[in-house]
Amino acid sequence: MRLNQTAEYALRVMAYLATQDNQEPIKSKELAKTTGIPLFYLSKIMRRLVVAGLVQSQKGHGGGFTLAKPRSEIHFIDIIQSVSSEFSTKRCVFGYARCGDENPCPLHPTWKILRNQILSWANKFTLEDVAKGEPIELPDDVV
Amino acid sequence: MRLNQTAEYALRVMAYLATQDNQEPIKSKELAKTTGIPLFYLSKIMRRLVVAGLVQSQKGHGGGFTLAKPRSEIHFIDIIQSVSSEFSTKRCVFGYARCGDENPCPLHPTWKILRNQILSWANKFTLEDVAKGEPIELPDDVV
DNA sequence: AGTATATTGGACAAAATTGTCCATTAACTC
DNA sequence: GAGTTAATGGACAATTTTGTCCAATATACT
Repeated sequence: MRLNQTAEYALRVMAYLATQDNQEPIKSKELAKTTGIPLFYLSKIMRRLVVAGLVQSQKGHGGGFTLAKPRSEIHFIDIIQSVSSEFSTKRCVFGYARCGDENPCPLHPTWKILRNQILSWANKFTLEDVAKGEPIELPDDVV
Repeated sequence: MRLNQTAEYALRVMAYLATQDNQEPIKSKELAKTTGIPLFYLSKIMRRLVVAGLVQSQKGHGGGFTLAKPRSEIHFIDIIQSVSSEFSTKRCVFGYARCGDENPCPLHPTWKILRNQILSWANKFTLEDVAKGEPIELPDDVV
């Protein structure tokens, strides 16, 4: 169970895409500007999202990125997992090679609860659940 | 909301301490061996736990570490926060400078749910809740 | 006092994550 | 076809996290 900056970035940019309902693709430059994610780092993230099939990319003039599926079909878990393999890792927190209900480590019962909560959260919500409307306030770190 | 290796290590070693009910302090060497955490990295973590007042250390012959309080008074949140400041960071995932119920970012409602779930989990459980008994299986990465 | 033990602290090293730069490729416009 | 635009890919740099080494300090035992 790991949660890092990149996963948060991915959620952020996808949430932004979900709030834009124009049909034209959105350029990474605009994405970077409005989300505050470093441009070229964002590009890498976008690529991963494209490869994962969550986003479509279009090169050249008028190109950019669009969601590859309806919002309701893009779950948070898809987004996070496409950029962060360690997110839903099964490795036991305690270090057991085979930790499970039959062979529980001391942390198993409590950790399982956390894991389940996080995973079911990520499985439950989709881009449909992000609030619509224009951003009210710009990020701090955007100049 | 960040969850990293060090936080997991801290939980792991504290859980181990909680399962040992002898009165003698436990040496970091033993802790490292049984938890599979690299010895000197573990030392740093232990120091943080000592500074946070969760663990008592004893130098010299017969020294080692013991819990500084009853198990029931050591919450997971204390453990994690003493080694990982970013765990319960309030920074908005979306990047808003002031994100809140009145000025919500698109991710606010869903993210708030995750945050609350994780934090209430961490606030709820204590070392009392870790399973007692001897470890059944040694970690894989321990030689 | 002297010796062994174990934490502590500082410096350092390796690895992973995060961020940047630039050339290449693909697509569109005229 | 020439020029422009925007994603892609690769190399690289900075930063953070994770891991290691060793000397210093404190404690206990004889």
